[in-house]
Amino acid sequence: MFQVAKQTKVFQDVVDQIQEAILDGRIKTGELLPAERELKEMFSISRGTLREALRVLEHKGLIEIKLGVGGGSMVKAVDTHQISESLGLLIRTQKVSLNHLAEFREDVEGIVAAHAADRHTGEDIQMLKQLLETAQECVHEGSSHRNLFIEIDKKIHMTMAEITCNPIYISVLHSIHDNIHKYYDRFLSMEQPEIQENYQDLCDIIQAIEKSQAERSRKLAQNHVKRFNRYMKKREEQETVLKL
Amino acid sequence: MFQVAKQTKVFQDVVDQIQEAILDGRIKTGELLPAERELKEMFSISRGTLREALRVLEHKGLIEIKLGVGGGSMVKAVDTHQISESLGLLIRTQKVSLNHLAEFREDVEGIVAAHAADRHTGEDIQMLKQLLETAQECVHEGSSHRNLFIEIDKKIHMTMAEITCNPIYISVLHSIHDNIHKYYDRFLSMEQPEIQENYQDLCDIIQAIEKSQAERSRKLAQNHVKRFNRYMKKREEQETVLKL
DNA sequence: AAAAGTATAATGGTCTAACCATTATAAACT
DNA sequence: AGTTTATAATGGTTAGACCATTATACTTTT
Repeated sequence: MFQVAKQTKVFQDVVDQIQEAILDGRIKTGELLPAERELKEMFSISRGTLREALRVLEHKGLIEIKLGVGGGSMVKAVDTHQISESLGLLIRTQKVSLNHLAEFREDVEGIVAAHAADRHTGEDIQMLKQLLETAQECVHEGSSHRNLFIEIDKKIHMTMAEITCNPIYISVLHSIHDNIHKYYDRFLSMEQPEIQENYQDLCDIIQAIEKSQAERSRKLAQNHVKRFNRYMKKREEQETVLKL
Repeated sequence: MFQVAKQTKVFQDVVDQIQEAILDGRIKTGELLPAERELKEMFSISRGTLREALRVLEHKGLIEIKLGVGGGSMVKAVDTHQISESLGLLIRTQKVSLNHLAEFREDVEGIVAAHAADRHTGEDIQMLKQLLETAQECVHEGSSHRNLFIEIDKKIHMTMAEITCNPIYISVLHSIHDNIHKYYDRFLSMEQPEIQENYQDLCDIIQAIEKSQAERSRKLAQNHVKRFNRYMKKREEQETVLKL
């Protein structure tokens, strides 16, 4: 019947007011909010309370606070950083296992590859092939370039996400990579043969995308990620055995 | 070569320390942090600085702050609220459109249905069929029960997510629903025929799941969501026309 | 004139110490 | 036994001061 009554907390009211001003476009990206000592007068509150509000806005990704002369609270363009962080927290706290994360990644990478097959431009393919070349160099250099190869691999996947033109995929894939990379150092063993295998995977995927074969791209991308996950599980099991 | 040097900001250090304590399980869900006046002594900082840190932790969804005797900062179970909020911000700042969200939902619901087809138990099917019965009643009652039908629809989808046994799908689907429901009120027109159509969709999906037809389940779920999205786009266009 | 160093002032960051507001619990009063 | 009232613990807020950082303007040196 009724709405929840107005927040009694002063700082929350300030958060809401500033947030609305930003979202309504009354303050634009790149602009500075008034200095704290001015703002506190405008709201008729103490500086401490104001700062609690600014902290929250900063954490929401709406403003960026800088020190010194010319510093202050600058309105920021919202990006996917908060989602990644929140998803990361959820994964660390909600008993999300490596298997859960790996499965999710297989599915998402598959979809991303399929959409990329449908929507790529010539430029996109060119960029992917350029990344492939760099990856190939790593293969020849052998296991010493393992970390570089992993980095290129990640870039190729992120590029495919960008080809989808859907920011949600970019953000979600970003979160997955952020969180799965924590496992790589512990579990991912990759020597020359594995790197070679993976390089071939990437070649096949990009070829399928270039030919606009959506379903084939999806399958290939899924299997590629599955291979990664198999490496990790194998290593995980080995560690378990060693502990016994 | 080197790591980024330690944070100079005191409050950030406090945020990190408390967060790690929570994530490591040194403080468990439901437990209370020491009172502010104690904590401030433990960290050797002022209360204002401590409170900035607590505000951030609260916004991260890690603690909940309550007033009065027996109140304080209680460690909370992280849920999907923060993700939904961040996604909501992205949508409001035009970084994500209804189309982006709709496409993502189609894909995710498809995957969820496919996994559900592979993993369901007898109990799962029973629960889904029970929800179907309630939905059927709404169909007969007609458009007056539109909101109830939408609610049941959501419950059926969430149940399928739970059948996957992968908490990531549950969280992601939750966030999608949270945000897409804001559009329903504005754009979703559903009269008896549409409700009837959607009810039939749900029957088909659940039947496919019961028969463990993963690929068919995926396609059906995708098309079901596509239908919802079509309704909304149609209504959106009508509104645009009216404005001219 | 150019470069380097230095002072200035604006801005956020932190501290101290007090008081206000809320609320569970215990005490006092029917 | 039930109701009311005081108590004290806790977060919420205020005020005013000082510290730390940094862009800018100024001064000095080369």
